[in-house]
Amino acid sequence: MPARQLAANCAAPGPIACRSCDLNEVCRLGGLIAFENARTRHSTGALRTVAAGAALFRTGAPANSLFAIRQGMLKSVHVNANGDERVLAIHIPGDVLGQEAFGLGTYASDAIALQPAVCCEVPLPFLGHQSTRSQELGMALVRLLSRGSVPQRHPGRGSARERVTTFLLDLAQRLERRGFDGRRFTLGLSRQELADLLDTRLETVSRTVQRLHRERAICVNGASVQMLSLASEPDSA
Amino acid sequence: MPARQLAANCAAPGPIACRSCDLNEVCRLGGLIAFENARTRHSTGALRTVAAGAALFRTGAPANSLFAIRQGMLKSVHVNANGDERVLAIHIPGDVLGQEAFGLGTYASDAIALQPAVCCEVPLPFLGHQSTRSQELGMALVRLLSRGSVPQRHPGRGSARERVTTFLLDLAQRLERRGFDGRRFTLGLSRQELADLLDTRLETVSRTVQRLHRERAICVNGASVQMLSLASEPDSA
DNA sequence: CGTTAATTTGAAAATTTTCAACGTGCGTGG
DNA sequence: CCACGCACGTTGAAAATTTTCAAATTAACG
Repeated sequence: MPARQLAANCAAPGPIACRSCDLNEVCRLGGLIAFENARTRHSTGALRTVAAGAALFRTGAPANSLFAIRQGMLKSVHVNANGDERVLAIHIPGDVLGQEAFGLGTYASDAIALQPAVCCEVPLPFLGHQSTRSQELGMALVRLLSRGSVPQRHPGRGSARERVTTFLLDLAQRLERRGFDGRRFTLGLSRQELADLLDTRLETVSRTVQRLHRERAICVNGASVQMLSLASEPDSA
Repeated sequence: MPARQLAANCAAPGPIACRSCDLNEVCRLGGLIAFENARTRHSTGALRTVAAGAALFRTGAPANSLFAIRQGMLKSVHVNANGDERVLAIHIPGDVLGQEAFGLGTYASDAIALQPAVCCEVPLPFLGHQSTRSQELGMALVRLLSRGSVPQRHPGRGSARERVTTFLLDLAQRLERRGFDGRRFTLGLSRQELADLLDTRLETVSRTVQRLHRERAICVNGASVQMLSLASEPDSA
């Protein structure tokens, strides 16, 4: 088995625990999680498997479902008329995708699996129907969507070095919050995709990553990353 | 009267029509708009006046209300520990602010008026109460928040020139959608703020803007901008 | 193993940043 | 009323960073 695939499991060693998922509350109030324990992680919702490189959904497609990532990582991308893609964000287990569905009726970006991924699919009609019954579900939905509209700073800010460190620190932090190891993980992204996300060139990303490696701030081996002494640097350096 | 203030009126010549506001549906279903016509634009909701440079709300403050901009422009900013600010976005009449309120309970950024502004304030408890009565209001709220969670590309992408043109074209388009003149408007932002938003330096912004002026793509006079032949340039140039 | 894709590295070109100076408009106070 | 200071914008030139183009190296996969 190739080293990269193996390492990929560091980021998603198994299905995320439902309790760490952003959709948890909505699922529960909607009556979707019948049972889950440490031994048997079942979901009563529909599961959808996505092969690496395949799309969970595409821009403009009728949006009928909300998704939560159960396993694997996905990227949100815009593909412009010329065919080149712009990575908007990457998503880890526990993240919710397709939140724009309610307002737009169609998805607003492509969601592409970076590794073999498994997503929980919650049909919108189901949510609509359930929320007529449960006042609480409606409010949970509002809270979920509200959290999604927090004005964010884009990772593509500052010097190339700042962009890379900010990205890595952010990813590490997010993984930790989901119960994964934030100090040792695998980048599901190629240098090109990373460059795209950070709004720079793949050569620049490569150089910057290598430099951080030389400085022993991180330990990189292809896609696998180990955080050693990486600290955010707001202005200095 | 200084020229800049005068020109500022181009962007917000008067209160926006409620029908062009993102909050319109929610207001209506909540029973807030008793009457509005071309002659008398009244709102039954509470109005809040914000002086230029003053804050509508601050990061971390308890979030009790949702706001819609009625007149004037505001910026969302993050202020870091060092005290320097990062402009996240600018908002024009009809935009809704404070959507993160439901999920977080506190505001996630500072909202600062760029000009004297008037905002409609809708208390969250009111919305909560009303939505227990109206199924429709709850759904409208979900749709509003859903539209706010569309994955966006940041304006600070590509070359300095692309950033400036993208920003101007986007702003023009948004103004048009709200019923204002997108071909002639006033930048509520200083060069510094613009540089901050576009993730570059004020000198670079100044040079780029002047260059577009020389090329007759736009006609700039301080803060007032007239779009002449500005077109988006995805890759070339 | 050999072939192909991905990554790393080098060096010149281009862009952006930095540092500094200059100009303008506006309010203040002589 | 006018000089002055101040904030803001513009402009210039050197320094720094990033991009580009090219080649070399490494990893992936049949």
